[in-house]
Amino acid sequence: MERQDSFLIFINWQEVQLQGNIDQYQGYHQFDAKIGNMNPETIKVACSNCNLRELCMPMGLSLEELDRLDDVVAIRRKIKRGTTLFRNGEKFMSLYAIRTGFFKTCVASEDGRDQVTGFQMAGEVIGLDGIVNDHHTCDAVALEDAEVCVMPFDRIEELSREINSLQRHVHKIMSREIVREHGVMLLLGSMRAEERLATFLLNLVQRLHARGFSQSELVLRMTREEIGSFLGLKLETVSRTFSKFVEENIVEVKQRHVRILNTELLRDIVNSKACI
Amino acid sequence: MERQDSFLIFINWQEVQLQGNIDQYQGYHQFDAKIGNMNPETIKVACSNCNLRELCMPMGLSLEELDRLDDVVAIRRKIKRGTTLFRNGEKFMSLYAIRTGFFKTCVASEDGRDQVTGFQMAGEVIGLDGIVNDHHTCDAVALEDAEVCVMPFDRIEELSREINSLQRHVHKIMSREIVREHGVMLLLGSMRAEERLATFLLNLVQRLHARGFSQSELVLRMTREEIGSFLGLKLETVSRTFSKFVEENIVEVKQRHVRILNTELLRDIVNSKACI
DNA sequence: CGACACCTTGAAGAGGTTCAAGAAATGTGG
DNA sequence: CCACATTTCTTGAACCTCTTCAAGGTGTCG
Repeated sequence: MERQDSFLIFINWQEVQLQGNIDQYQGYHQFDAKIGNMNPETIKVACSNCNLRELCMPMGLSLEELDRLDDVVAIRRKIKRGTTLFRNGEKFMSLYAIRTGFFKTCVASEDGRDQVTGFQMAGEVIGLDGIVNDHHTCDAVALEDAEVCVMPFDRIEELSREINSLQRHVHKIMSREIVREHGVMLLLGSMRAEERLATFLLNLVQRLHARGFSQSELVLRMTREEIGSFLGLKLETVSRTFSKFVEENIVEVKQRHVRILNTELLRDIVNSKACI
Repeated sequence: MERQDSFLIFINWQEVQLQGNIDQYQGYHQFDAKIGNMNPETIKVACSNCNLRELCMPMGLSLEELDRLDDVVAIRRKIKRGTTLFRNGEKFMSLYAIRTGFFKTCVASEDGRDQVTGFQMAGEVIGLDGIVNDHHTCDAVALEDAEVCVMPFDRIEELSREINSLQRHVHKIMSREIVREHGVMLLLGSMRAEERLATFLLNLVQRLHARGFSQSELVLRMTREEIGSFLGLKLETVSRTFSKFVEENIVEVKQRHVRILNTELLRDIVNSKACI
């Protein structure tokens, strides 16, 4: 399998542009084999020839700038399924660009309440919560074996002082997260169970599609309980709502395998308030 | 009334430090008179002698850096109650530091659903949502006559390339907003009505206290409906929950005037899950 | 193959919403 | 400055959605 630098992906909450051939990016783990294993835990790598570069790094860099970017991503780190990349309270040092795998982030209140604040996949950046107080305020848990690029934040700041497009990019990543969370607040604050689950499925499949996966099929990496936590519902309600969608021939569900049979109907459910 | 630069306020979601005397900052509008009115709409000003500087700008700047900072805040702008500072879809140009007044920000979905995403007061910065797509994705509405410092974002980026502490500050402001929204997601996703309202009141009064207002008394600048939208409740539920708090002698409520009689009980309500 | 985690489904119950009516405050114009 | 219109707030009663509790089923992994 060859790496092709011809594919460019711009990820947007609302809008997805696909250019070039990304068919070869179809599995989460296939890159790992190519890296070799000088060190089982951490591997020195370069952004400049990474297929995901266009997802997590700014475009239009000069060769010289790209070269300097390679210094930012000092190392990679592998995270086994079920373990944490970082944890609430830990010192903040780096942002992490997900290379492979799937994460959830969750916050907890003092009294043990738990809230999944998001699910993150390849090309997305996590750790932004740690900047403000120099320690992380949420947990990042790998929902499958994963690999991340470790980007020490002081290096990012240093370099983004010199490379304007990197600076702008960092700002955009943070702003995008703010806007994403606005969307979640809208969901949690005003939607009913079916609308929440429909929104969730459409969002997941859209992001997966932007990464070369199917528009209609997906494998959930999280449990019903984790979905429920994210959507502000109990796991039973999530399960029941899935069943209802199945009955209405909107989706097929076999455990964590979901096939969307009717995207339009899902969209209608999300926008149901408009009909009233 | 003299301006005193001796008061320093660090605002934190969890933690508030107060240093020095801030008693003189007791009214929203009192500064206006001093500015004069060369122009009713926009007034040229300087950060370097602004009382709110420590709230919205980084600390420990040299005199020369402070001087350059004055160039960032090109102008001020007054916003009449009920009008918008910016609106969903408008081109993003600037961040705004609130000088006086009180705002709400809200997002709307295509189908006309509405969600208040936050309430902002003096010293807080709004507009961060606009960075990612170069246009705003929410409305900012003044809930009382307000004045903001307009900070053109390209100027901020330019200057934060040269002043490290400003760069760090901008990052912190964005990260703080992300963490704040995590808290709101926790609230919306896992709390019951009483817990939500209690959390809301404690948060408001804490922020007001950090600005020199009472620890126990506050005037709500928003309607029950706006509170409800923010908390994911209907206005009737907000009203009923207020009434319940009154019955239990936790607060006194006269329309928008609220006096907290028992902060501990409010805290207990928030942490009620711990008792189970 | 058995233990464990995860998922589904049912029935009862609680919390919040909806609809409705009236009261209180606020703003407006004469 | 008062009267009227409008907005905002409160409260009640019926209803509905989601939760809770419970039991059984399915899948997975050592």
